[in-house]
Amino acid sequence: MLSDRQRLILNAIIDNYIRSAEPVGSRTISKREDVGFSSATIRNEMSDLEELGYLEQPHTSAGRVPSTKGYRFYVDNLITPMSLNTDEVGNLKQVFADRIIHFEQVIEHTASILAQMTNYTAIAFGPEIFEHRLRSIQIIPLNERQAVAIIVTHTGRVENKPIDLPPGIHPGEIEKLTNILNTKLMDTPLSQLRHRLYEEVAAEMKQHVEQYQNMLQAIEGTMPAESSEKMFLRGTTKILDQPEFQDVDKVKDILQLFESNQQVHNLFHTGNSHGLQIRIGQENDVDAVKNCSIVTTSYYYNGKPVGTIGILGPTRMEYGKVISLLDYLAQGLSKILTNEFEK
Amino acid sequence: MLSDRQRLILNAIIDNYIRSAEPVGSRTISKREDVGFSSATIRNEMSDLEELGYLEQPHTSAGRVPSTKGYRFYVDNLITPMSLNTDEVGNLKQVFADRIIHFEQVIEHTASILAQMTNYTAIAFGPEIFEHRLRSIQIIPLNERQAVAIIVTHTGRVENKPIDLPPGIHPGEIEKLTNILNTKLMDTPLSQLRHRLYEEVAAEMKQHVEQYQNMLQAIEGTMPAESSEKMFLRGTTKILDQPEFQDVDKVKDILQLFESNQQVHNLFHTGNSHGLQIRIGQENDVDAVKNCSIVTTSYYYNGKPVGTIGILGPTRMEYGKVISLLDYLAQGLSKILTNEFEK
DNA sequence: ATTTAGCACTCTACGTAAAAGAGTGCTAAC
DNA sequence: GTTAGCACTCTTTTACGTAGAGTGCTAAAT
Repeated sequence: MLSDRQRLILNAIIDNYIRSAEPVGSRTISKREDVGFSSATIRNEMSDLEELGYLEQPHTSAGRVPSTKGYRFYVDNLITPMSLNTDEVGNLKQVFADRIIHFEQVIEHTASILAQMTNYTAIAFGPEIFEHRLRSIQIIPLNERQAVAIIVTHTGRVENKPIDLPPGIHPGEIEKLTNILNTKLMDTPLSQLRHRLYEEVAAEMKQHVEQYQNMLQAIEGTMPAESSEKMFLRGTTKILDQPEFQDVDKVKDILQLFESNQQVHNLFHTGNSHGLQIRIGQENDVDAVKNCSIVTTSYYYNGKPVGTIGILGPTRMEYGKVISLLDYLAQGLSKILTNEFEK
Repeated sequence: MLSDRQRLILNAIIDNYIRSAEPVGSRTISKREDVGFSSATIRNEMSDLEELGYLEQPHTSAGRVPSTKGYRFYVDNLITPMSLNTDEVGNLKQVFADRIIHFEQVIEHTASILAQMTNYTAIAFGPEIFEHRLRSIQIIPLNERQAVAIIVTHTGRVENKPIDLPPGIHPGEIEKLTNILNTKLMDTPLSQLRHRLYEEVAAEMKQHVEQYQNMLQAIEGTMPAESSEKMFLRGTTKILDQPEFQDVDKVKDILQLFESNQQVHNLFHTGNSHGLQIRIGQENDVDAVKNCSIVTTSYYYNGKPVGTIGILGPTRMEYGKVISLLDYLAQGLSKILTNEFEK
C-alpha cells in the first residue's frame, strides 16, 4: 500500500520522534544519511502520509507526529528488532546466572532488570496458578478459635489464609483432617482443588471428622482464587522521566492504577492470546493509558504459555529494544522453568 | 516566650495556611472573628514573629507562611486535637467491627482507612516480629533438590523461604528434623530463634539426622531477619492532590522512595521512642521529604510498644485531625491485640 | 504606650504586543 | 519527478504595562 519511499520516510520520522519527543520537521528528515531527498519532497510525502492517517500535525506549521495507525504500521512492518550488544546480554544473563533457588525470585529479578534497562514500567507475572499442583496442605492451630491454612505447590509457591475453627474442635481432628487432605489432594492442580475437595474429600471427612462441614467451608475459603498469580511491578515512577508526562494530571491516573493489583492485572492480562502482543495508545481500553503502549510476551512450560512479562511506556517507545529484551527474557524463563521441574 | 497575642496570631496564620495553602496576609487575619485587632497591629506582630523565626515570607509584599519552627511551636503548644464527629467515629469503628480473622488484616484496614480519611499517605506496621513466637515450622520437599521451609507464629504470621536440600537426603530425615525443630523451638520468640537453634537443636540433630550441618545452615537462612515486620502503605498518590506538589520534580523523589520497602521502613521507623511522634519538614533526615511532615504513633501489646502507624503529608498538614485519628486507631489496635492473644 | 488609619512602595500575576523561530504549502524552475 | 524559493501560519519567547495583594513606615488617635 505504501511506497518504499513512504515507508522509509515514515520509519525515519518515527525513529526521530522516539528519540526527541518533538514533532519532526521535513528538514530534519532530509538531513538524515539514509534519506536522499530534499525537504520539499519530504514535505509532499508527509502531507500524503498525514492524509492516509499515519501522521498527525499538532498544529499548522509544526512538524509531524506519528498517529496510533502510524505506530501500528511501524511495529507491524518497519521495525527492526534491536540486536542486543554484549553489555546488555551480559546484564540479562545475570538474571539467570545466579544460582536459582526459586522460580518466583527469577521472575521478580526479570521485572527489575526490565525496568532498569528500558526505563519504562515493567511487569512480570508468576506462572499461572492453574499449572501449580498441590504438594502439601497444612492446618496450623494458633489457639482454640483460630488457625492458619497453608498450601504449598510443587513450584514452591506458598499461600496462606487464616481460618476460624469450629468451637470445641479437638486437635486430633485437625491432624486427621490434614492427613486426609494431603492423601486425597496431592498433585491436584489448583484449578481443580475446589471440585475435588467436594468430590473426593467430603465423603472421607464425613466418616472421620466431626463438624466436617464447617471445616470444609473454612478450607474452601483458603483455596487461591483463580488467576491470582504472583505479580511483580517494577519502575512505576519511570513514567515521570518522560517529557510527555511532566504534567501531574497526566500521570495521576496511571499511578493510581498501579496502586490496584486488580487493575494492573486486567491491564496486562492477555486473555487467550499469547506470544508478542503490542497495544498502542488508543488501542488500549483503559483511559488512563490511552497515550501509553503496552508490550507483552509469554513464557512457556512444556510448550504451554504459563506466564506473561511486559512493559508499559509512552506510545513513543523504543519498540525495537523492548521487543528484543522481552524475547530474550521470555525464552530464558521458559528454559529455566522447564529444566527446574522436569528433572 | 511568646505573648498570648502572638500565640493567637500564629495559631490563626497556621490555621488559615493549612486550609488555603496560600501565604496569609494581615488583613485576612484581622477579619477573623477570634482576632480583634486591626491589620496594622497584626502586621507588627507578624513582623516580630518573622524575626523570631516562626514565620517566613516568600517575597516582600507576600503574606506569611509558617516556618518549620512555627509548625513545631504549633504542634507543641497551640494545637487542639480535633474531636472526631460521629460520622468519622463510625468509619473508624468499622475497622474493628468486622469479625476479626487475622490481626494483619486489621492492620491493613487501618492503613487504608487512614489514607482515605486524611487524604495523605498512610502506613501501618504489623506487630514487631520479635514479639512473635514460633507456633510451627514445616519443611516441605518439592523435589530431590529443593524444599520450602515455612514458619508460622502464634500471631498467625506465615513466613516461607525456599531452601536447597543436601544431595541424597532421605524424606524420613526431613520428617525427623521437623519433629525435632517443633519440639525444641515451640513458643520461642523469633528473635531468639537463631540462638536456640544452635544451642538446643544442633546437639539433638547431630544424633538423629545425617548431614545435619547442611540442613542447619539452610534452616538458619529461613529465619526471618530482624525488623522485617509486615508493612502496609496506602494512598501513595494522594500527595499529587496537594497544591504544593503540582510539579513533577517535587514528587518524583517521594514516589521513588515509596518503591523501596527498605527506605519506607527507615523513614517511619521510630527507633526506641514510642507514642506520638511528629517530624516536621527539615526535621526529617531524608531529603525527599524535607517539605513533608511525618506523624506516627505506637500501639501496644501488654503495655509494650509493638507496632507503628503513621501519616506522611505536606508540612501544611491537618495535624489536629491526623493526631486524633492516629490516637483513636492506635488505641483500638492495642485493645484488639491484647484481647486476641490473651484469652 | 499602644493601636490604628493612611499611604507609598514592592513584588507577583496577568494580559497584551512584538519579535523570533520553526515549519509548512504552494509555485515555478530544474 | 524533484527541488529551490518564498509567503504564510502558528508557537514560543521576550518585553512591558497594569492590576492586585500585602507590606512597612509614619503620624494620628486612643
